[in-house]
Amino acid sequence: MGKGEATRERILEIAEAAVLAKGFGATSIDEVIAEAGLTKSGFFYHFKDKNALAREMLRRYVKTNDQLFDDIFARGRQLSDDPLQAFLISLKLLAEVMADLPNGHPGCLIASVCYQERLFDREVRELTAQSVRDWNARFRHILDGIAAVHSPREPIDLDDLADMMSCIVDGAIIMSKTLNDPSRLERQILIFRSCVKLIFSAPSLS
Amino acid sequence: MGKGEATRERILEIAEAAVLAKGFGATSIDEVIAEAGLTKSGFFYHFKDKNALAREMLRRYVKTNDQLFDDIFARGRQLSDDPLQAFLISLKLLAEVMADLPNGHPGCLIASVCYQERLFDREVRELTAQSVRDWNARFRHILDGIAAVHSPREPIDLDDLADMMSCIVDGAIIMSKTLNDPSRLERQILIFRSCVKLIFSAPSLS
DNA sequence: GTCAAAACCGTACCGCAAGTACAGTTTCTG
DNA sequence: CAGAAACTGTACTTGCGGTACGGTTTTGAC
Repeated sequence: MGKGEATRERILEIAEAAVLAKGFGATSIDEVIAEAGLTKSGFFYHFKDKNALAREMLRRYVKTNDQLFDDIFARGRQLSDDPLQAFLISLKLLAEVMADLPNGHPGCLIASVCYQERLFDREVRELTAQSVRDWNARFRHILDGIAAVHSPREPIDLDDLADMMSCIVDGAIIMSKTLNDPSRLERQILIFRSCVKLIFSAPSLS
Repeated sequence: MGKGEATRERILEIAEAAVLAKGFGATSIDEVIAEAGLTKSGFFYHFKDKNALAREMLRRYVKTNDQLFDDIFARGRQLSDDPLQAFLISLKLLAEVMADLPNGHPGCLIASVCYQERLFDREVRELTAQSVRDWNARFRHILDGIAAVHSPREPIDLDDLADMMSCIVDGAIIMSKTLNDPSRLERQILIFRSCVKLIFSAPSLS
């Protein structure tokens, strides 16, 4: 990693924390560069404007998250051959990871962008939309695998159930931040897990 | 309603739409007063600063929403004596109301504040937290009524299930805005409804 | 070691938005 | 008609995003 790349990473990390804490509009370039220890000229050498910063922040955020999900759902599949059990295990793991965050989840950048849309150009908004679609497709794929083995009670739309995952997480992050209670996120993931369990467990068993 | 009060209302309505569309920080007083047809002096006559505007916007928003929920859940109880059926009916009604919004849900002010917290003073943040607590208590109360008649399958924490309602709605609003697909909100409410139905319906029946 | 490119620094500047100050004017209401 | 409420107008301060541009240091390839 060259020196320039390292500086870019440092800027992105500082900016992400600031943006999640107080929003994109309220995050000044001045304070970011002060913390990063460089000048305004240095900043604009790396990012042509604030929108470029937002784009790179998003790319970084989505990539990190995708990796986390790859890991967690791969681990679930390792631990059980049954797709339902594997998913339930992964959700438990996810809940644990979220519970272990020292200061609670810092916030979802996609949600942050969502409530500041006019500040961003079309490319940034398309990036957020695509990442949400990717997430939904990921969960949908997992649910397909489950539904092939366990037929769901109640006629449930698997697309909607896949969407529900992201909705719960985003909503729970907001609640945990608003109430200053990090445990809400973990608990919401676990109750979603209970719902999945209920939906796909045969009524005759248990 | 005096003339001053009418002006305040007009400012609040314009500001709310702008804030939900592009965030609090990106909403300039200049554009609000331009749309409202008054001068800067006029604005500061009504609100001492932007924080005062935020406070009143929130109060207005929470009040409107509380009224909507009062109506919908009262209607549910009118239509069925069974608390579970009443709740399921109300959720259906809520989904319909959300589906009927012409341009989709404009956004949740509480979520908006959540992602811009440093911009607001403690009073504003406490207002959002209290309104979330009130909502959760409302749903918890409804669930208590249901659980008294129908014992839940699976050991489910009713506090968490009550929280889930707000989480789903907030999360679904974000998804519908990000994907520019208003129907997601309606569908998420309905799938939450299915989950509630599953949780409280006796395993022997159906 | 050389030399060019990469990675910055310094300074000066523009335009916009929040907010202050305060005097003056219109509009409503008793 | 008087006084309060609801504004208008002007001028100013501060902070931020962004531009322009010339100068300086650091780095890595040869």
